[in-house]
Amino acid sequence: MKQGNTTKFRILETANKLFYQQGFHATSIANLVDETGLSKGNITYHFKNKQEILEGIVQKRLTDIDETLSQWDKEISSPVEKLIRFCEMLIDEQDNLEQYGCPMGTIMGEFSKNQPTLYQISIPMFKRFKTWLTEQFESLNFTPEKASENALELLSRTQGIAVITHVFMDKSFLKKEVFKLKNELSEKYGTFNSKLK
Amino acid sequence: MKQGNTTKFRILETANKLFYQQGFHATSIANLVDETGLSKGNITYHFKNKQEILEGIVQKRLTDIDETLSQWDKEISSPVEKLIRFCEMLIDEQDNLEQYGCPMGTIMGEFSKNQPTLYQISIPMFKRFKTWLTEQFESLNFTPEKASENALELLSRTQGIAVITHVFMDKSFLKKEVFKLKNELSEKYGTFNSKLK
DNA sequence: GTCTATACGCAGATAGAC
DNA sequence: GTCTATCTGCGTATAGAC
Repeated sequence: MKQGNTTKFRILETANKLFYQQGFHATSIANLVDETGLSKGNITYHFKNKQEILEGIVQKRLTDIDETLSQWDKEISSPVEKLIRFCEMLIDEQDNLEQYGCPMGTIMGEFSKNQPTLYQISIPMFKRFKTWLTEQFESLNFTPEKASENALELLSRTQGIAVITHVFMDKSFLKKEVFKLKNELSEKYGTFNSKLK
Repeated sequence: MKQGNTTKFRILETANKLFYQQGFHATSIANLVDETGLSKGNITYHFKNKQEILEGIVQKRLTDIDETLSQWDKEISSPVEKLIRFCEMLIDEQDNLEQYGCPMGTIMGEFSKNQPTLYQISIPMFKRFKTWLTEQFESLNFTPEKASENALELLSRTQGIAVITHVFMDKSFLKKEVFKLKNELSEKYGTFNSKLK
């Protein structure tokens, strides 16, 4: 499935980057032509329209997310530590978040209002995280309903941090908030090891 | 300054609504023509381009925000209660937030990436709230730095709630989170009256 | 598979009559 | 101030040659 160097894959990678950095609407096929060096015709040979490119990107992102999450599942046993690892993702991505916002949040914002189809395509990215976070809270003995609520709340917290960091272009805010959020998690749900980090 | 029924004002109101509900890029001049019943030429007579319309809208929103905030200043004396009133704005707007997201957050998301000029125009809306919230925390005897940090954190929380509510189209999440947020504020900073609400 | 060339529609902006 | 008509550029999508 992973065709590292095929033309199709190159287009997908480039589009993924540009859609994130410039937005979906603001990125034209011409931009993809410039960035890939391919011809316009070649691109439409591989994807019949822009929506198909987006679908390919979402597929790619979904497998990336799945890989990341199962990697964390492998490396980390404690649910609390997993939640904390999730928060640390913001730190890992702080430069991108500051400049371009959350890759999921910003693309959803573009589609949710006026592109129901594209919106539907993008929803699963959010759901992946929601589901995984819910699992962690269930491991902490919350009821399914409460676990799901906590998962959404944590997602909400990180989305808020991403928005403010991006709007005010202020990375230091992100660092402070993630630090506080991690402490809050470890205080609330145990594991004081991570409090000292 | 407030020309209630002039053509210019009508255009502004319509554009404000459509930009919010559909997004700036997705709204065409033709849409404004349909919605206002005016001619294309008439619209461009009052605003020479789309950007000018946006500038007008932001001005309108800024005065609206100012009015709301000074209204709250008049009605409410306790800083904590003011913070709580701010959170309750989410409840007041729950239907819109669910359907269209935060009016500031979503429009900023559209501009921050690829429209530096429009981004600059929109920033003051966020700043208004940040400044006002900071004032409240200063009244609670926080240092200016800490007050500003708390203000951003509260803004961040509400933005996160708005994003998740919109993405998952889930108003009940908003209600739960605002309830918790209000309690958190009153517990942290006093005023247990509001805890009972 | 990859390219060039072209068609088509739409949005934004302009000109000019009333 | 308001309208109709037109121009121009751009973005997507298509057709066809190599």
